[in-house]
Amino acid sequence: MKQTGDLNLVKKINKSIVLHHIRTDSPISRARIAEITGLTKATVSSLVNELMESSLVDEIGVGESSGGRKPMMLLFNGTAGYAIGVDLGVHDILAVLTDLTGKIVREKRVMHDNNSAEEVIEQLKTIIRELISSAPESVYGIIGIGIGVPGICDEDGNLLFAPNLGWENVSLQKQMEETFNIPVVIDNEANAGAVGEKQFGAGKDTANLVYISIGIGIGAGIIIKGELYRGATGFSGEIGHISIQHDGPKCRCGSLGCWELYASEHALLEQARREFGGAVTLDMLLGRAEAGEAEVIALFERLGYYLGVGVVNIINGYNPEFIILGGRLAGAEKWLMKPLLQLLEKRSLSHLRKLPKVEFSQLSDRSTVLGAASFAVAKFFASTTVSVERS
Amino acid sequence: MKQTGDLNLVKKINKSIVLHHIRTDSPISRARIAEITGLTKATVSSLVNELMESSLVDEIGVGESSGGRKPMMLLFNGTAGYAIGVDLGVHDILAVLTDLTGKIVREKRVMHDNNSAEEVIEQLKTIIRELISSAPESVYGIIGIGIGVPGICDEDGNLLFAPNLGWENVSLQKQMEETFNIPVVIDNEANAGAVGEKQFGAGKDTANLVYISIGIGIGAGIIIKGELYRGATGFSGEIGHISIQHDGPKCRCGSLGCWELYASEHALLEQARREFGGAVTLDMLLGRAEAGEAEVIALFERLGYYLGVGVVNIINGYNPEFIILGGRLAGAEKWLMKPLLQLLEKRSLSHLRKLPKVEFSQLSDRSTVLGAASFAVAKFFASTTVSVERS
DNA sequence: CTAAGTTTGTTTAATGAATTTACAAACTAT
DNA sequence: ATAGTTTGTAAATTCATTAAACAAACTTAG
Repeated sequence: MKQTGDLNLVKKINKSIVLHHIRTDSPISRARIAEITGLTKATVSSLVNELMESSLVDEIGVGESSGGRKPMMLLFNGTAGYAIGVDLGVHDILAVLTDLTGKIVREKRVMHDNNSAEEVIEQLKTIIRELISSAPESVYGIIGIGIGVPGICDEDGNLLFAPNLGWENVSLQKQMEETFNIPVVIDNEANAGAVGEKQFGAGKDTANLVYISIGIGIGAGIIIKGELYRGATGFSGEIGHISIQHDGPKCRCGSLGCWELYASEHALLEQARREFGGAVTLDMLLGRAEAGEAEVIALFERLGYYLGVGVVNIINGYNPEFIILGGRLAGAEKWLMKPLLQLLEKRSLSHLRKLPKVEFSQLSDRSTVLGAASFAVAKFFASTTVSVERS
Repeated sequence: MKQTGDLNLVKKINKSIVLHHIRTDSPISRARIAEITGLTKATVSSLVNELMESSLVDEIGVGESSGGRKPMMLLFNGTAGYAIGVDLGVHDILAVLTDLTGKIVREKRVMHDNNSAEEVIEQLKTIIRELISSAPESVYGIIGIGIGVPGICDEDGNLLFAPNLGWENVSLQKQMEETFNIPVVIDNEANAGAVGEKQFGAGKDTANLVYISIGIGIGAGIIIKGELYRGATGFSGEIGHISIQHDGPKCRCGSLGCWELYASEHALLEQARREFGGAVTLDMLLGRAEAGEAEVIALFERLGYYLGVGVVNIINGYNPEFIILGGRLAGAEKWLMKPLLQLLEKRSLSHLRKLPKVEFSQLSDRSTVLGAASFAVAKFFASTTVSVERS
């Protein structure tokens, strides 16, 4: 049941620590690693040599002396393998090929009309096959696939429920692993987005952040002490169903007055339809707002207000340092930000704690793919240099 | 920064695992421990002997044979030391002396009128002194003090903000450690209550639970995968400030329509005052409800409804298996339970997941003291047999 | 330019916790 | 009584880290 301790475990821990420093602080010397980790120079030397044998680390040449022998600088070899990250959206699929550092080397997007799960999964497999065949030669090849999905997943990579896709109980991980024969990770798109922002976006220097994905529904990924926080079972995607009005309109989830009914793309379009009539799309509304139509701008500003209401709840419930807003609606930043910030300022106990930073994503629509790819990379490293569970 | 691996770490991990099994599955033999942990019999033998030398484990005599030599059964020695657990309430202090298994051996309660923090802390010290001097002789003596407080704490045991006490920035841990010269742990009373319920109450067999403390305010302690979940910084005590009506009345926290304004003891008393006039106390209302006064019962039922609204939010936000309601208002279970359950049934996506169990605490008002004492015990064991941080 | 001191990284021996193997003691079953 | 099982200990082995010593490479002061 529990992980017992032995010499093997010790080595895995230390190897993982050494690799971590080479990944994040490179270029770095053996001596410096020994200094910051507290391991002896001999131990670091031995572990680094093993990492070099497995092609994960390279010597890049000597560095500047600090008064003695020049250090040999080490670099993480990001091109020892490649990962695939996928954002499985409601209307499209965005997939990228990244190296082990998360750098995007190929990118593909296709639309899908979501006739059936089978068809979409076929499209998904096709796009992944194309990326795999376009990957550069490398020691480890394609080390894994990460997929962010708009719904709730379990720990075995089953997509339990994706209301906006209309899918239920799809064994996505299993299907993909059988097809490609490499490790596959499935997670909620907001969780993936949060990790993407933490690793590559605005959240790089923040240990506690919440990523809110405002799309057709609302989802949130929560990073606490640098790690993705998952509720008991696939928490995320549910935060949209925190009620902001206990006697409000009925939601399909059974509850009343859910946040999602006020602050999602779906809510926006519904409202626009009611007010203006006819067919409405987000792109249309963005265009009309851009053209200066006051009624449309007012619509976005109301959305900003409702976004703020939920954000205040999240601040009170999770106390993050940083809130990053992403997803399709992030494109409306221009009109959403002001009412949102106004509400935050008005409704928070400012003398007690400083207000968290609130920003829109810098990664445009790539938070999720990057996070998904980094799931795959993390799984790959976990299989070589394993981290310890608590005892 | 990070915990590196060495032989010492290995031993601590394994010793901690062995002790854990003796604590939870005793009486148990060395051979059985080896079997379930995967450690060799020799290793287990050696670790058990060390644990016996440190008086934490006893041999209790031979057990039943399973076809060979009879096993020597081991027992955790719960009386090797004693811990103190305190529930620092708004109007009273409840303190207990427990053994290392959490069994209460002494209990004391005093009222306080909260004139000043200094006075209350003096009372607190007096009651602890009395418990200490009444403790039985033991190998380790008093191993620590755990205190649950109605407010937000930081990691250094400072009570940052306790609105209902009117305290701010009290260095409680430091003061107590200087006075008693033993380790002291401070945490929110709802966190302590959650741990108490998990270890000794209704939550023993549940890995994911939320304990909601309904008192003058509302707090919640969240256990995920068997462990207390803390937000970025002292999350708990804040859950009462999740808004259930985005345009509701103003709360002292700055936000509008906070849950606490609808579902706390304070809210109940306010409402009763508005409806009946004059001075009102909870005990009075309980008495009148017990006597069958319809208007008072209706008041409690409304409170039950509002409790349910927040509980649905918690279910949507954390997806727990089990919700335990405790705190002072738990005494009104009789009238709260029905409207609460009705609301839950109506407002949850039942076809998708099974509704979590919802129960009132079985520990009456001892959840917090027991949890607080178990914090102290946990700290004691962490200092001898340490658990590993992730790498 | 030389000598002294510093820094880097490797080598060698020691440490110690777990494992492997062997074994004695205690017990059951036939 | 004999064979087989289970429990727990003992001795030898393994292996990753540490500690200490050292060689190589470099800087700096005079």
